[in-house]
Amino acid sequence: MSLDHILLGLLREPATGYDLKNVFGETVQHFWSARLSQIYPTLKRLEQRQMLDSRWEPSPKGPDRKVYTLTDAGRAELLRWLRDDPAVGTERFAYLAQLYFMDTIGDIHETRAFMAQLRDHFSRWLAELRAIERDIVATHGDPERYADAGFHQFAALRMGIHSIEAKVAWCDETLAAVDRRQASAEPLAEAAVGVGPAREEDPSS
Amino acid sequence: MSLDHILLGLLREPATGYDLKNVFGETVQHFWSARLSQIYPTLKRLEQRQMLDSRWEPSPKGPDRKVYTLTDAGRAELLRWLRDDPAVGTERFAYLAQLYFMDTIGDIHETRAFMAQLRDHFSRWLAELRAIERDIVATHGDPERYADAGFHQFAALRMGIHSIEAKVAWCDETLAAVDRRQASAEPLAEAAVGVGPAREEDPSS
DNA sequence: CGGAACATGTAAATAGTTACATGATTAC
DNA sequence: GTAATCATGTAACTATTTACATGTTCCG
Repeated sequence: MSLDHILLGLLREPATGYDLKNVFGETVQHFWSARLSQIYPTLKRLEQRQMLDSRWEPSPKGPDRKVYTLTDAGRAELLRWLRDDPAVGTERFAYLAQLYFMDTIGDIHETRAFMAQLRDHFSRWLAELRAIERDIVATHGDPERYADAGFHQFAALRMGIHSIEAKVAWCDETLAAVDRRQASAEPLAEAAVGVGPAREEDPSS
Repeated sequence: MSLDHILLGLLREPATGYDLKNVFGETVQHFWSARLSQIYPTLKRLEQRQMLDSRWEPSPKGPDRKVYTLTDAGRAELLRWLRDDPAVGTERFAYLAQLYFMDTIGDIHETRAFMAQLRDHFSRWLAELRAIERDIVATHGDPERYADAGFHQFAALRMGIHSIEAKVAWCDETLAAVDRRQASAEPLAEAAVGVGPAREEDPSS
């Protein structure tokens, strides 16, 4: 049911399905995602339930646009959802499940590569969020003085930054543990080759 | 598709649907959840696809148990999934969506209550994960020396701890910002009543 | 004999993804 | 003309939740 409420929230300003898709590609993307093929039927259903009204408008570029507007019933439903208890406990981390069972592969090098890929992903994501934060502060100044909407949106962004920083730190901790594990498991191999660098790590690349 | 793979991973040891449900109530619960009514049909489907075998066994207590075992095809599918790229980018935070739109309510006190409830939730959850960590270390000793399965499972647990610590810190940061916001918005009200405590906070309860 | 824990499931509704299908306008 | 962006949608499949439905064994 959550996409319903996110669309109601986004429709404080009238918009089309296509507009909303673009919002998902910007601000909202760090806590929710949705495809156009889910957005269109959801808007239609919300209109059938009288949460939304729609009208067709000519587009400055491209075909006609179907513009949706929040009704009083829609606004009431949005407020009801906002006053619900925080919707926690539904988080799912498929990559953690992969890591959890990864000993089945029986090769710690694959675990290392997996964690390095995860770290890379989180670290890019963190850079994106920090760039968004910088832009907001550069444009709107001290967050302490934002209007209500800005204050709440900034707080949501900060959660992303805190949370992903923690994940990068966790990747580093785990990579270090993997490396110590490899170091203590492979000294025989290295002793056998002599004083040269270990083959697996290829320090030149 | 992910519950399929999590069940395959869990079925390194033969088990029944009911057994697996109990595992979800323990170790796996901090990165995935599943109901019995989803587990039973999923096991049946995996058996139809020859990923699992099953046999009926008498139970020491209660009705007969349907025990599932991983087949070679199941093991192969598990390994294929484990070697996939990390499954990232599917995270969804419904409570962040609520916060993001919460200015619509137009009362910062409700935001404060919401954040306090979130903090309480995360802080309990963190205490649980830390208790699990303590138990593991008390029972099995230095994590650096765990066998492969223990090492991977411990790493997954550490991510939960890092991640929820960050969320508690974020709640505190946000609560502090809300309080500063209230303090600067309400000095008039307090001045008007005199030197008594503010009515909204009710310090006695 | 009643309730808790053990044990298995189905049905209906809701939610989400992937693939398919169409067409307009603009910039190159 | 052709590719990109704008714009709307459907169909089929996959995933998940909620509610329903049944029966056993043990403990007090």
